[in-house]
Amino acid sequence: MTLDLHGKRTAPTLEAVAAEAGVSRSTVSRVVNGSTQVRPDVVTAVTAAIDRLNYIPNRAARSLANSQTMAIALVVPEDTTRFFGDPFFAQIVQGITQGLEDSDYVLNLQLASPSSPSAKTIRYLLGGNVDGAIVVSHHSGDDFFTTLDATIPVVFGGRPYLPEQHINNFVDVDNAAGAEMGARYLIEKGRKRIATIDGPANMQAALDRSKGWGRAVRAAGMADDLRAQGDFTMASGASAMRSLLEMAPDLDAVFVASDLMASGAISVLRERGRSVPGDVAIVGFDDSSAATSGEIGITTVHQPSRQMGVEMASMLLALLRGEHVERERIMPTRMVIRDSA
Amino acid sequence: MTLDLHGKRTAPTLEAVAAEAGVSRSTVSRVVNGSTQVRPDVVTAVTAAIDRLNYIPNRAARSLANSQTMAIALVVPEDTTRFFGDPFFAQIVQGITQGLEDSDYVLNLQLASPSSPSAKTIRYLLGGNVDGAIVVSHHSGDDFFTTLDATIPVVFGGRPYLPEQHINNFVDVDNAAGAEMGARYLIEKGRKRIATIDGPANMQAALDRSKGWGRAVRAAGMADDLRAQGDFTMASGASAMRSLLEMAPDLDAVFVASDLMASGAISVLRERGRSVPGDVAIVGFDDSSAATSGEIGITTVHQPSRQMGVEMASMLLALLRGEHVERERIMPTRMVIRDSA
DNA sequence: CTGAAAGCGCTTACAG
DNA sequence: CTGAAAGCGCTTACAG
Repeated sequence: MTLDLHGKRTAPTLEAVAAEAGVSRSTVSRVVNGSTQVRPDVVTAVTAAIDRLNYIPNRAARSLANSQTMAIALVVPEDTTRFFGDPFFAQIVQGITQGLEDSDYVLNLQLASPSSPSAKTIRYLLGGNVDGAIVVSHHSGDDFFTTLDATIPVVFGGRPYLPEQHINNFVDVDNAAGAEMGARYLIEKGRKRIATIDGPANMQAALDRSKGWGRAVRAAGMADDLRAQGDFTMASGASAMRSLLEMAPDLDAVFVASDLMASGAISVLRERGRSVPGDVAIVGFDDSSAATSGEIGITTVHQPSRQMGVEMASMLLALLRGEHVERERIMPTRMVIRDSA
Repeated sequence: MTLDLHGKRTAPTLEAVAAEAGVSRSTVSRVVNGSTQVRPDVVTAVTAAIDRLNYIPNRAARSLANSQTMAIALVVPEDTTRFFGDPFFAQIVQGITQGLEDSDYVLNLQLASPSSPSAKTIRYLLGGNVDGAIVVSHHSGDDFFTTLDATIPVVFGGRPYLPEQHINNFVDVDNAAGAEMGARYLIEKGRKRIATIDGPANMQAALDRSKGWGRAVRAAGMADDLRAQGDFTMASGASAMRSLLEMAPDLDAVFVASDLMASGAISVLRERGRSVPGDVAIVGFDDSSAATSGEIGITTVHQPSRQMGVEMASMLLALLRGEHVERERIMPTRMVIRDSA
């Protein structure tokens, strides 16, 4: 850290390194960028100068010169409470971080409001601050992401709820098939009156899971009218369970579209003196830590959340390299049997 | 979005807006930056041109010209699991976000490893990508933050564990006093054998809370040797409780340095058939959602986490404005009585 | 109130 | 393998 005439901190520039090493700026730039076209002893000399001066390239200058920021935005259109409240996100973030680890990109998290991003966030994403974006938890009614997608490469975590005609990249599981498997598991266990707790209707994954449940119960000749609406929070799972109990006191099973909602549902059931799985069997979705942190382990449809994060990162990295990638990457689900069903 | 000769996307520049509006780049720059020195009708014309072209200033160019990035880093030296696992962080982030809302700054979250940030993170923070930083959950043995502090304004969430001589800004509560209050509450309830579960020894807050507990029990003429080490995770709270039970089967109260650890401790107690608070009373710290999400509400020492986030943001903003700010801002704690003690 | 011009710190053809 | 020079898209004294 050197001081300028006015005593303010001044970071060393390429120029300074060049002077220190006795070469041109071009040469310093080449060694900084790992060019192989530089004489080994010059590389050594420049590297030494860089170390001596503690030089770190100015990223703004670099970005301006080659229009690359080496930053990726993770956009999550959810408020802080839900983002932190659902362990599902933790796993996704962990995966993305891991997938970016060996790259030169840094991850910038942008929490946006669920309805649509703030003007600030929009300017940030469109103003050349990031080279690409990963959007997790997309809700319908937000066409900003269509614009974003037209501006920089973006990959979605979960099939986005967007007009059909628009093409975008995403990583997902087959939510309908997964849900169908979950519901069928309940059927095979001999349950006769199977309800479901849906996720928010403006999310594709929620819709698909609901559809899968419906398919399974209808195939078994049961009614598909026992549904209550949640929003993927624990509290919503609890209140959905309450209305379900009111609608159909005789229900003996519920397929719940997320583990977090399932844990809310279970606590209501116990409050009401219904045993789980004795009186009511519960199957969740996600296999997040919410499935194992309660009193009773939740039987659930596992999706490989961490791995999905890794895939999102690798897909975006490929896009950024200009490679051709498959538009969608669908990961497998499987049943994880615990105590609730 | 316009296309250049090669069909690549090309964002409109200041230059283009100037041409469209029939003025100079200087003038466009002035209206973009809200200068009052521009004739009203010119402002109107330029604004119209901006809208027509959908112009968004290139941030790299802007940063390079005035060496301001309008970005702030939130550095959390914790792995993803702990960051997402402890609701305390959610509140802090919420507060910081709120505190930054009306500013022009965006928040970039950087998860760093607890030991010391990766080379990538370091380059990011030092490479002129952010104007300032907020560091939450600082551990000792990491002198990088001293360097960082010398480079850009930083405020710490919680008094950092750094060499005395180094001056830094932070927002905190009086952890020792808070813990003392918590332990004293137990004493006043008539408890005779009071243990504690500490946080990690490389964090200042953990040390201070431990100290506060010690002060209270010694003042009551009790031994201050009943302590077990945790690391602020739920699992560590559980295992600390197990060793405590082994050390002193006759203990009748525990002051736990965080609610999350307290919930781990409580589950062990119940497993072992000890009633809470009947057999063993528990007082936690934080008053995070971990205190209310379990079977039994945790009596705890409340710290205003969200508000602390707000204060961190406002302190940093003041620093960024070049204003003089008090070095430390200490927030109040208070007892919140629930069921566990 | 407005414009011409220099400069921010890099990268990258182009020559040699 | 290396350097001189132009250019990336802004801001900001300086003149007028």
